[in-house]
Amino acid sequence: MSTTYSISDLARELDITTRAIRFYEEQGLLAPERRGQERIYSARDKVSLKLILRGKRIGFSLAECRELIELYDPTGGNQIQLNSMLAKIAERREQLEQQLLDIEQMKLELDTAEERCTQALAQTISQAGH
Amino acid sequence: MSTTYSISDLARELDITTRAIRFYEEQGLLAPERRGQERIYSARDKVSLKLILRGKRIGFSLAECRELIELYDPTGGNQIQLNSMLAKIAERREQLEQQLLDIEQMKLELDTAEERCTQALAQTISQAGH
DNA sequence: GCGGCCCTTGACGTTTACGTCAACCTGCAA
DNA sequence: TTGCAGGTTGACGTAAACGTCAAGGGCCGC
Repeated sequence: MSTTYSISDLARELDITTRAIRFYEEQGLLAPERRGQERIYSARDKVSLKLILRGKRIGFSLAECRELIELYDPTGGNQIQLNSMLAKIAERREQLEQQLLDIEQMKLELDTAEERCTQALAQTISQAGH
Repeated sequence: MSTTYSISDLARELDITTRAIRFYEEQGLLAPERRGQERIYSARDKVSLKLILRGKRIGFSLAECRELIELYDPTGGNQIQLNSMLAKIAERREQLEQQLLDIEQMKLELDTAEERCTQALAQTISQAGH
């Protein structure tokens, strides 16, 4: 037997609402087991959820996150599907590279912004001294 | 005299719609000059627009982008405001660091996904060979 | 002076990603 | 047995970020 989770277990642990979790399932990002009506989440579901949250942090849409999750198991893939999966992977990689560039640029701008702020602050303080 | 742009100039060059540009202004991210009714964009406006697009690529909201743009000139800042600006800068920096971690993790997952795909593909092809 | 092109301001529609009830079942402790 | 904590579906509301008309003004070449 393996570890399972209730929906509120995951909600607490990952700091999201149960509504969000159900919504992700509605959108096809999750497919937990059921015990009667009740949802039973596996460790793999939890991994998927973490992937979703990670994706969201870097601006991925839920549709993109779903693709990523689907890439997670290439079972039942015919040749065409597998090739399209590889293409999607390459696409995502390019996107990530672009994001790295964007983040580096943002950091530089934060540097100059900080510099100006500290200078303006020094000015303010020296004037207050007079 | 300096270089200026019409709204459609910028729309073409940055590959966005004029509607989007007007919306950003409506949200306080831009404040172009006017010649009568007509909007006249400066080089600085263009920089702001690029910053917006960069921000969006890494998942920033327009509100966050606006903050970044506001950080761009600390003029008219009293001491309290300047300190709050420095705090915001630090906050954004943390966010960027987290995103870097997330991107690295994503890359790793793409690696394993690709590996599985190519293996599944090899399987498919070898079976087709028989 | 008229059609075409670019600009403007509304105003309403749409998609995404949930929030927020309502109404109901269900096991279990008091 | 009752009442509560935690689960369910369903329906409607909402914020963000624009898209999509509609209606009109300004200039320009023919």
